[in-house]
Amino acid sequence: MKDKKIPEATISRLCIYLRELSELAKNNIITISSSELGERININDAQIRRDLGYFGQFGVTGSGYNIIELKAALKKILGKDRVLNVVVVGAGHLGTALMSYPRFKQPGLNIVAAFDTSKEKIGRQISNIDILDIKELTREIKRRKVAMGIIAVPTENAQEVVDTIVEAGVNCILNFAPAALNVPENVNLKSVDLCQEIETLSYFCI
Amino acid sequence: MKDKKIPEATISRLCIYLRELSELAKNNIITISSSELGERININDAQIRRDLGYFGQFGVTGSGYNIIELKAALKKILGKDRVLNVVVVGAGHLGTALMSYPRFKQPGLNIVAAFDTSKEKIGRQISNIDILDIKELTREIKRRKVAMGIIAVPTENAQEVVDTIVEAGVNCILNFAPAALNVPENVNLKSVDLCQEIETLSYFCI
DNA sequence: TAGATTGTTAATCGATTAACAATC
DNA sequence: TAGATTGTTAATCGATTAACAATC
Repeated sequence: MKDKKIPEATISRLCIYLRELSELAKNNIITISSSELGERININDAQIRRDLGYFGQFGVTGSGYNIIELKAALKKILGKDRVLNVVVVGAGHLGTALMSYPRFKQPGLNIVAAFDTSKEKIGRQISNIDILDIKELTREIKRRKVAMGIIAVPTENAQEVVDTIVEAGVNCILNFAPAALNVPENVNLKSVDLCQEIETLSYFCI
Repeated sequence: MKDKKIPEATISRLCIYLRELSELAKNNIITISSSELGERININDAQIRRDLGYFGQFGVTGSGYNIIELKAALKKILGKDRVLNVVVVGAGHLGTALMSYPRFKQPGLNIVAAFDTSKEKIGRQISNIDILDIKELTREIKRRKVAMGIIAVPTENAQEVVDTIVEAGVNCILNFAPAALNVPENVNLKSVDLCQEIETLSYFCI
């Protein structure tokens, strides 16, 4: 983590602010106040000011934030001015779903390749992304200086894949396999378990 | 929400406790203490006792929890003794991925059907689940008394689908479309935005 | 100037964890 | 009985929100 003081929730909200500002920029509005912005996205205005406050001062007392400027500042903060090389491991349904989302293909995220074991898939493309043999994984990560790995393989193979990509130098992993994975201290692992989301929600159904 | 006092995080952890207890039940251990259980799943022992405390007293002072009994109690709490009828709307890659997870097909979740607009998909099955014409959605929800809807359609159709299933009587929705959806007060909507997870994580990559 | 809105401090809220009396 | 562990109260921590002086 870049800075222990900044909550992950703040970063997640910065993404939302940026998206809304991009919408606003399309119209001809110049400035927006934290309360107006907050109303649009259902977030408390003090929350917005506090989130921005972690990174500096971007507003003008009395008139609010310049939309273009704040948008640029947020892009910088979120690292969207740099390009991050990413691999997707597993070209099954979930991997394919991710690669097919238009928003997945944004400047800033460079999807180097997807990897799979299936002979039928290797050599093909999904949404213009090459599917390579998983045997090439380590080599490609090193060659392309990959910084993030997205794990979309079956549960039973997830730990093995994580070990491989960590060994190859990736220290940022988003895992969709419903497995508790072990990684070294310095590796930033986030797991999203879709089935668990369903189980949790089902409690709240009546 | 059943009870405003109980955090969603607690319910999510109860699922984890249940899964671990099921593992433990396979061996021949009779009881387990909150600290032993916590060590296995990396959760503070006081947290476990507090979470259980929301629902009653399940342990024996001095010796811990009876694994079989606690497992049964958690199943009851999480509603796994009842059957919840569920529809999956959208039989694209994400919908297919969900339906293909073995854990998705658990007793307690009855997947009534999947729905799609594509002529090629309608009439087929995915992982033994029938794909029906989305025109049948309202009728099937009413006929089968569906309690939960899982939205895995493209962003642009998500609001329309939500309106339809809410109108048909569903008040518990898990949405995977990256869209901010509007639902009535009484509807329990949880959105999971896979791309946003990636964006947020990418901040923490160096 | 008067009105509006920031940036930040203080207050609140909620969730996690420590501590411990009760007790098996 | 002595040791262990619960259930729960009190303490801590962190995040959200209110309030307001500073100031454009």
